[in-house]
Amino acid sequence: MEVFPGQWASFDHLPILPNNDNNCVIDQQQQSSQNTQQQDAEWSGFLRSIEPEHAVAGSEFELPDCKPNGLPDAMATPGFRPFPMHTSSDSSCGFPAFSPQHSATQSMSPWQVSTAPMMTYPPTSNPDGSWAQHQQTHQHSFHDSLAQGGLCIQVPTPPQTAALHHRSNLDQMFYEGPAQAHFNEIMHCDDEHFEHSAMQPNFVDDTFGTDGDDEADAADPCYAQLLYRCLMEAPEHTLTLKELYEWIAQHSQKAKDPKSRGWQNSVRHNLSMNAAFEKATGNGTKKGSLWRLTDHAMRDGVISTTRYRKDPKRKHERKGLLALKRQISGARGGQATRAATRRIKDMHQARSSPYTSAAEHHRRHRHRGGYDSGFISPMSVHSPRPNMLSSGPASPYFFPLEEEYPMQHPSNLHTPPQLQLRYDAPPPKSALEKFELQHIDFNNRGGLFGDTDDMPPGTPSLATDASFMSDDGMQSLLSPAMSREQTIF
DNA sequence: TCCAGGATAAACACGT
DNA sequence: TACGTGTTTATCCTGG
Repeated sequence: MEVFPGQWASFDHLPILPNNDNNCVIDQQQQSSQNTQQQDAEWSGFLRSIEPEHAVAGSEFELPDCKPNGLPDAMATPGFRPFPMHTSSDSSCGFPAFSPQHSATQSMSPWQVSTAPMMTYPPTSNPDGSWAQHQQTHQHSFHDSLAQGGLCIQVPTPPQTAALHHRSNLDQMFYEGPAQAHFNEIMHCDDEHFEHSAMQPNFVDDTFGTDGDDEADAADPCYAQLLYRCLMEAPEHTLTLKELYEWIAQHSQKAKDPKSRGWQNSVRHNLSMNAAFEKATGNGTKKGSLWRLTDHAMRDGVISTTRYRKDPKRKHERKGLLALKRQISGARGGQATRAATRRIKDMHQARSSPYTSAAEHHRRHRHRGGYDSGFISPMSVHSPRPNMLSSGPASPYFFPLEEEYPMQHPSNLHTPPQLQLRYDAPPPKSALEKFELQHIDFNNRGGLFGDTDDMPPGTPSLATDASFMSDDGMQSLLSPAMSREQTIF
């Protein structure tokens, strides 16, 4: 496990400490010298991983802040947990200070433990939230801690880099569990750029925001990771969209140009498309604009937004008419975008080819198959030939009519008739209402799109991949071969 | 060269 | 009407 200065790191599997039933002295009669050497090597490696400068045989090393894994029940809430900050020089902090006095020839334990006040295990908390301290021998409590769950250690920040750090609420919180390691990965996703990375916790880089900082740009984490980190720090892992904007503007290079709104679009895109994030509703005035980290994400971290995953928990949101309308509108927007892009290409093509008009170019390509072989924009105003039908659907959203795409077609066989829709023109409002009333059975187990248990793999539907993820009935279809992307959650 | 991941642009509907 | 928000799709770029 790699750890970094200023970071809390959880060590669930620390090297074995010397036997200390009574004290911290190695019983040489019970342990072979080989074992001792192995322990020494393990501890040297461990120390080197958290403090290279002091991981030298014979040198003094003091573990700064450490605590047993496991928390008082009162603090055992998911996500961040309050944890008192201490300095390594504060002997009353309740954490053990280790002084490895290593000697290969020493018959006594290289690990001498002082007798400062120390927290018991399991730890208990005072009413004011502080950690209860008890006068106990270090070695007993510390060793028990190791036996029962390892330690969490704050790696010391070297003086030369300490100035680059400032303290935020992250320092007042402690996130524990498997996600901690992932969180650390996120925070330091690129080791090579760590020193200049905005992902470094509480990192303040004096080059931040300067022009031409290519290295910082290169280390700028992706939106999903930024959002993840932002929400991890947030109270209840929930923030408004505006707060997310502000945080990213502060902590990322992506919002270099405050006038540009493109990055905000990307933020919204990521929030919508990544299953690690969910809308938080029912929060009074902020309703509708709150975003929250899902439990899955808190536990397992965040993965690529391009996987277009959606948490099945959001299914209920998509069951509403509003969600359906949004989905349809989004699809139409996307398709219109595609048509617009093609028009632009057509224009360029027309300009470059004096003999071929854009319309003719489109007609030629329409019959050739391939990328834009058949799509007819749902928005007729965007389509050069709105009434021309194609040889095959380019989008799962749009299906040919039966006369052109008979039921014998393998895909059509599995497509419920009510889903064989096509927009040659934008459906009038009345048509949309009709569609909603007549074709959506919200009581069906399959959700919005009917009982999907009857729909075998590969069946096109009005739903996108993201919507598949929101559909219980489609969960069975989430094999790699059946979905464009696999859902990990 | 191909593919996956990430970023970005664009479009749309809805709400305020 | 303007703007913010949420959703979706397409495309470009980059690195493996």
